[in-house]
Amino acid sequence: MNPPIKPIVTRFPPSPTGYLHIGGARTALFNWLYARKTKGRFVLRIEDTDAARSTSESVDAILESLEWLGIDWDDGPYFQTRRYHIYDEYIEKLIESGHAYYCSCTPDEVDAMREEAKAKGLKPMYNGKCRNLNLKKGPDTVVRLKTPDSGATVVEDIVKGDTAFRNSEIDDFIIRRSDGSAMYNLAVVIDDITMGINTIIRGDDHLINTPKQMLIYSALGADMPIFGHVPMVLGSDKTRLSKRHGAMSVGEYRKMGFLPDAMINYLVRLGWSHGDQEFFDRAELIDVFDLEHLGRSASMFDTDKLMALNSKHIQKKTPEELAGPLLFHLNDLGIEAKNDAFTIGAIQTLQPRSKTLVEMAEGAAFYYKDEVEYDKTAADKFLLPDMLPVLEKSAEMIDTLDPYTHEALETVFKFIIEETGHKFGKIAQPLRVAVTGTTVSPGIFEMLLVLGKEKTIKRIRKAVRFIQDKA
RNA sequence: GGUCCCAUCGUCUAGCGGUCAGGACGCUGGCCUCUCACGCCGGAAACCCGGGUUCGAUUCCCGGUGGGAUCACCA
Repeated sequence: MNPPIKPIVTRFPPSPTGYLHIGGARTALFNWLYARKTKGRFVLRIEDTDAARSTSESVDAILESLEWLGIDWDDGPYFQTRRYHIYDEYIEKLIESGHAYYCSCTPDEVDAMREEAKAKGLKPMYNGKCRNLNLKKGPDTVVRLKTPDSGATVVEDIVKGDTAFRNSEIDDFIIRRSDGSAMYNLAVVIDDITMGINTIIRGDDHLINTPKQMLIYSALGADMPIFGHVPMVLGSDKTRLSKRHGAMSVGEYRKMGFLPDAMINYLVRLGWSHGDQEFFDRAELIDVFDLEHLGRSASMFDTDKLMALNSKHIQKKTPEELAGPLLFHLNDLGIEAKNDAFTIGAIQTLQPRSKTLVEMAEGAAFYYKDEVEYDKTAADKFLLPDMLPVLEKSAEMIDTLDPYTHEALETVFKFIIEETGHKFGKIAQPLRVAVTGTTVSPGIFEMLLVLGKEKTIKRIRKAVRFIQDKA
């Protein structure tokens, strides 16, 4: 008889002390992907026990970023500050069972112990003074876990392998402060136990306190979860990612015009691999993600590669999928655009040449402007008197087109080329400047088509007047 | 400093004893071309060092070096 297979339950536990940053997003992603892949559950828990640094604005920002990334949770968000009574319950159990004890040493006394140990060349630790005093709860007592002083605790880490820590290195750490609130290690373990978390993937900055947490699991007789510690994401100077490395919150990347799918694709490849494959869409990722191919070494965040991936994702999307996000960025440029056929057409012409949505919005701006503004250098170079016949003739001929199609436009310019003797290469740039104001844009025909007959003629005629006025 | 982790092109990585060490980004030569891109073809570019183990090490073991993390009544 096969035992029932337990569903995988993972979690993401950010502390709301700032925005969701790249590293956090990546661990959230790993946990989420693994839960989705195994048809398990993904729990969101807010670790807000640090009253001084936690803010509700941060909570909102983190939730918003997760939603934007499309990382959804099945359970939560739970808030640790609302669970103190649960921690108390377990702390009492620990005291009753002799695994924890009250300690009346003051912070100053403990500092002195550390200094003393350091002076002797030992690791600064609490010396266990109150360990066997059997103290009762007092006004300023903390609760400490009675940790074994011999043997070793080994973390069977699925990414780092077995890692052993001597128990003599671990002192009787505090699990409840003198103000009665639970400490981090205790709260985390109790939460993970009570929420049924059985798979913990987190940054390897947590590897070192994992043995402490394991000691709590043991003292409680609870099942040990599976641990996997993924390496940190570093900045370009190979130090831990921080403000000075430029943008690090996922909100900023959204503003810079990145697609959530590209973000996810990039993040997952930073420390995980699937052979040589670089491009993944969401469904595919869920399908092929695994824990076996998580990397063991730290990696640097590379915006160029993110950019390249973003441009590929932009190309793979349908214009309809891009319209909503693009409108957001057009709006940032002060352009009022609608999700209509005109915008869809504009997107189609810009899709292959935009690395970000910001670029796309900037490139699309000319479509929406009432008046074309000429770039000085472009106008000086291309809006010249010898182009007057070409521009006048094209405006005149386009005016007669019905229907206004790609083929019709081609015919017009084929005629003008023959008539004037100019090569298309000679007239394309002046035309482009007339219509967009700049020398860079989508292909002439597709662009004129999207712009529409009326606007096209109007802009060409404006260029004609511009050249005449200049002369 | 103690403890722990890590080490393949500049960067992200594949590799799981025998490979011309593969891919991607970036860089670069060319093609395509109405601009910019896309796309296509080509190039330069890596196994940190020293010992072992082995017929044979990028791969396994040890040491060194380098980088990172962590040492709270923070999380």
